[in-house]
Amino acid sequence: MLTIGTLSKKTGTKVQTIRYYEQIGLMPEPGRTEGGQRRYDNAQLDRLSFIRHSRQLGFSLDAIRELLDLSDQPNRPCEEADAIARRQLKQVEQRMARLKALRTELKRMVHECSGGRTADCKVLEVLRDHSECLTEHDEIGA
Amino acid sequence: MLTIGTLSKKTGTKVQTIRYYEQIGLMPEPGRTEGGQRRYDNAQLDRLSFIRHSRQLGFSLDAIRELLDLSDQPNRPCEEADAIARRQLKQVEQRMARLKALRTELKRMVHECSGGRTADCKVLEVLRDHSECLTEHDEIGA
DNA sequence: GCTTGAACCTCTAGTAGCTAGAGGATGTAG
DNA sequence: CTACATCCTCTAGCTACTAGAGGTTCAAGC
Repeated sequence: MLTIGTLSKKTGTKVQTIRYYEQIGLMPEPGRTEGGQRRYDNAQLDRLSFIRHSRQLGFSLDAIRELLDLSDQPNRPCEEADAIARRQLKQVEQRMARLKALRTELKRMVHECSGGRTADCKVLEVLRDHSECLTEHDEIGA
Repeated sequence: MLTIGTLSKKTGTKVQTIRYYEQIGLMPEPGRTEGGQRRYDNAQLDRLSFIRHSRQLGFSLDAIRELLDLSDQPNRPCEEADAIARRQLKQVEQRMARLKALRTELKRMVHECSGGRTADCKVLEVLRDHSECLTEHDEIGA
């Protein structure tokens, strides 16, 4: 029987976060002591590890919910899990492409700045005038 | 004199977002008609363009606030603006590095999945067992 | 058995950067 | 002068947590 603090240390998840996962139904309600404190077993430790690892790979909580559901049904075809992972891979690749464009633009800005007054600052100038951009970077967000 | 809708179209910013920027003090309070509707001038259009362009380059609203302040003081040395841009560049590079590691791991997962039952699914297996990972990917978040 | 203090509990509110909707007022074209 | 697109304010919601207040429980040491 593990306390929430032990689970926290073993998985590198903050205590509050574990309770949050329970609240949104990602973690099951654990048993309680007479005094009302949560006690976990190894199945729940595994589940939390799964969640954490998936988060580290960038999966959304919704995606993780799907993956956990699939994981609970061993006889279903694994295409769905595969599709979720592919979707995630695609997202990561899109984000990388966008960041690459941003990096190009930022590098250019920084390199052109010669360190005078803000009035002549290339950085600010580029930000003021989008038409100076060489790359497209239309989307906002990570 | 531009309505908020016109400003919205010209900058590709949602009307609600413009009002939000005003609320948090990033955009100045504009003039109003007798009936209370906002009316903007070209200086405000420029400011909003600056904000939007900076957002597209991934700057946080706080960073943009600093950049706008600097932009308003033409005689200060531009080192600060330069530093903000460099900081942003660094962040972008860090995020790229992390995404690269994620991509590697996701690719491996997806390629190893041979399409059987979920019980044998490589995707789920990898998620279950962190020790199978070849790459480090300790941080959560974009 | 009793005390102490770390760890637990619930609840609320805050973070970034918006976005959506309710319910009502205004402005302008025909 | 009417219709209706656009505007107004206000509140609440999104993701994925995180922090803190104020109070209770557990386990170890004496």
